[in-house]
Amino acid sequence: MKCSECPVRGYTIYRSIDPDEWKGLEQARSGHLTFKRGQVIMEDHRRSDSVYTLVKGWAYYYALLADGRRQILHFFQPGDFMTIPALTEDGIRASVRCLTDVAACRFDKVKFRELLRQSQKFNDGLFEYVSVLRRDNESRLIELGTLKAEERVAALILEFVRRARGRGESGGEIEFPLHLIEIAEAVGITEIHAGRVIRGLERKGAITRTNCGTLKIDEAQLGEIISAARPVLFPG
Amino acid sequence: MKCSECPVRGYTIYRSIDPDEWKGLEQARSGHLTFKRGQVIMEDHRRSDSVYTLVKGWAYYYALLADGRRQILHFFQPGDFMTIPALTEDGIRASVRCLTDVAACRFDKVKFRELLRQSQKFNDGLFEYVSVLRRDNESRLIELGTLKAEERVAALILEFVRRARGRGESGGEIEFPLHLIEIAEAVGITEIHAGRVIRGLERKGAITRTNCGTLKIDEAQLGEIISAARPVLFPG
DNA sequence: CGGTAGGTTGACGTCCCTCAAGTATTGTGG
DNA sequence: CCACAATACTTGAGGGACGTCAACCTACCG
Repeated sequence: MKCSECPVRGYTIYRSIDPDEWKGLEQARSGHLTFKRGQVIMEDHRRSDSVYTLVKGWAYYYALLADGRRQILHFFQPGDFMTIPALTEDGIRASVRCLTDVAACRFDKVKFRELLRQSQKFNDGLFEYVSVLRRDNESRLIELGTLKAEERVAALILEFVRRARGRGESGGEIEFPLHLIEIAEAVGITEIHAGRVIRGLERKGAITRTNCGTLKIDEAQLGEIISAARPVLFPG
Repeated sequence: MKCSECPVRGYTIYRSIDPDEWKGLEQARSGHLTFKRGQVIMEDHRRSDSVYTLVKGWAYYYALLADGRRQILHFFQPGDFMTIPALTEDGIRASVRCLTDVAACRFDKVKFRELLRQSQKFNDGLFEYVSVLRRDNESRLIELGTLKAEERVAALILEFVRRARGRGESGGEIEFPLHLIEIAEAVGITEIHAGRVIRGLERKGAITRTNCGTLKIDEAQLGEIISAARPVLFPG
């Protein structure tokens, strides 16, 4: 398939490149791959020879500690660029793993960088994406530093609502393929406590789980829960 | 004073610009200011018309919550660029405050951006600095998500040791102007608990406080404390 | 039908917070 | 130089949030 006809091209970091630049992108492309849920796409994103765009499904970016615990740093959704230090090589050792079955586009890292260097619009797209990640990181840092478990989980869910809205979806009912363990590893609690928190939110009526990975959201109630952090996390 | 003769020029994001570009930088400069300890340099870095380089002293970048609590996101040291979203305008509402008496260089944001757009090396310097901040953010996210209070404090101190080494200092004894409240707000605990943790480290002999804002470090012992997180936070 | 992965619940322990009272240490005006 | 206040730090007691361990339940898949 042509990159210029890709269903997620409008959400990628290369969405606004010039029409004649699509060809170079297709030449840098080294495969259209699928992965199963739970599969690891990259073991150490700094050492990968490839860079990836997520086409379908969800994935997450996480760090592994010596004692086996993990910290999830970011969730990827279709259109997201999954190889963050594609330019700089620096950063921590972190891996990318599939939350659902995934389709992804793989590019050669060297050729991809070459394109970046040649295209101003491409470069701007990457810079904007890195800025979004930085903003997201800072918000998560504030959440982990100041909020309690229930508030952090509420903030995590509301972040997904925001992103669903950004893709033109409703927000009242969102796709939510996370299991308890991924919620736990994202907000820094144990799986069991994550279960208690989710169940607590459910009993309050703030969320409703359906059996197929979707979540009905009472946005007002979730907003109430994180009201202490609201002015900073969702600036006007 | 000329920017090209500034004592901290070697640590700034514009350290590798071409000799003829220093003049433009000086034209963008709108003042060499001093601030007292505790003073706020910027209330909302997104809305500031100026950008700042820290010349002398320490400062920190923090977010304020609705209930009055604060989360410190980053500590600035001489040479650091203190206005992170100088290009993008996005991000959360965060402020910059002086940890010690401070000397800083102020530039006009619009002119500064103009320089950025014109100079490839300047742009590279900013990109590298943003990457370092992203890396730092990710490390802190992992720390807050997975480590206990004592481990987080140890990691914070070791980060300062690392940065002191980067500036060519010894590392065995570092400048450390943080009070308990800033330690607390950086690692997400209360001031009182921060006091207990620091005192605990002192009793173990891992650190020794002197009365004038310096700290003697037993690096091996601090390293032992955060050994669970070592492989990921300090990649080989 | 049994196996496995994911989720739920309870009891109990640890880590950290809260409140309150106290002790240095620093700063300030006389 | 001292008196006094303000700031920073210390310590203890009690409670709440979250972790740990173990048992159990449920849904799914071969």
